[in-house]
Amino acid sequence: MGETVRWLTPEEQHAWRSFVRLHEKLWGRLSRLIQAESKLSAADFAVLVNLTDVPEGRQRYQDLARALEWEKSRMSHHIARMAGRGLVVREECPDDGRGAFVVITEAGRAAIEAAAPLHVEAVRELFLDHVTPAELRVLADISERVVRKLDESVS
Amino acid sequence: MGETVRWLTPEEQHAWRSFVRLHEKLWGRLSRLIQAESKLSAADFAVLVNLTDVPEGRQRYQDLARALEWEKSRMSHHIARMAGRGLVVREECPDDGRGAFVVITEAGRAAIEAAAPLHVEAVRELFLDHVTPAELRVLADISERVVRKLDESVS
DNA sequence: TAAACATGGTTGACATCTCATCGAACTGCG
DNA sequence: CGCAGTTCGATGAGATGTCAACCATGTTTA
Repeated sequence: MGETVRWLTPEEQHAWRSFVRLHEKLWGRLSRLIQAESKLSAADFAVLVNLTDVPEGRQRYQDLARALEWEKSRMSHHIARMAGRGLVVREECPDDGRGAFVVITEAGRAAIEAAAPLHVEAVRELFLDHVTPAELRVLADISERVVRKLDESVS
Repeated sequence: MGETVRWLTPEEQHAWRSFVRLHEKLWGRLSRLIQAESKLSAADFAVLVNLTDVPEGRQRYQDLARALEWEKSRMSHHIARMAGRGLVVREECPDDGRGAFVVITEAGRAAIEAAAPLHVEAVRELFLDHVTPAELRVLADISERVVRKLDESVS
């Protein structure tokens, strides 16, 4: 109690508000587009993208959860559903009896490859087309730095 | 069919990926923090912020939905729940027999005022502290421009 | 080695969101 | 007026996400 709050300056206030609105609108629009035009939800898409980035398309639940900033239970439920649709399989981990891998299947790769062009087009139309290369560099810098900080303070 | 896709350049690819990861991590973290420390979910918070921005804390469902990029049914469900907790009330619209207003209550204002310092502190620690004023200006510019474009293309 | 603790993932109950559909009220046009 | 089309919000069913246990395995410590 009695803590003094470091309130936001008008500039900070303004920037943060704008950024939040960008977030709300851009992600709302984008995930509805993806969902409507492919048979993947935004969540499916995020999982599959992560798996294609990783050797053999195989990753531990834990690591995937950390990368996406998901609860482990959400991961568990979601992977079970995706496995049911044949997009991924669950695989036991020989080194650690508790652990398990998520592995992307051929169908999973096919699904994301089918969705990709659409997704790219949407990203362009909704976002990239309205941003200059210089701005994009600034944005990338900010993003990397903040993500690094967030990862450090795993708390 | 046969459409050629404008794929992303490596720079675009990189920037977009970083931005997406920022989104995933920052919002994941932030909404868990808000939820944990106040009795408001991120969704509640967004609604209340919008209502405090608007004259008399009163806004049409439709307008609120548009501002947050929510489905109208989500709005309906969510407002019903918030009304149940006394944060807002539903009010008939005299001009349009179908329509209705959402109005923030005293309890709603109290709730968001209680949550605000905490939220501000989190926003600082997780984001603002790692971004320079110049970068912040660029970010605000980008955000405003893209939001404007998104609003124009209501499709 | 055995007891305590930590970790990785699962489960079930419940909250929340989406989708399709509805009914009531407005709008436009013959 | 009278009908067709549209808009606003509500509703219910099913998909998805969260929270709080839980179990099985690993790890530490005495």
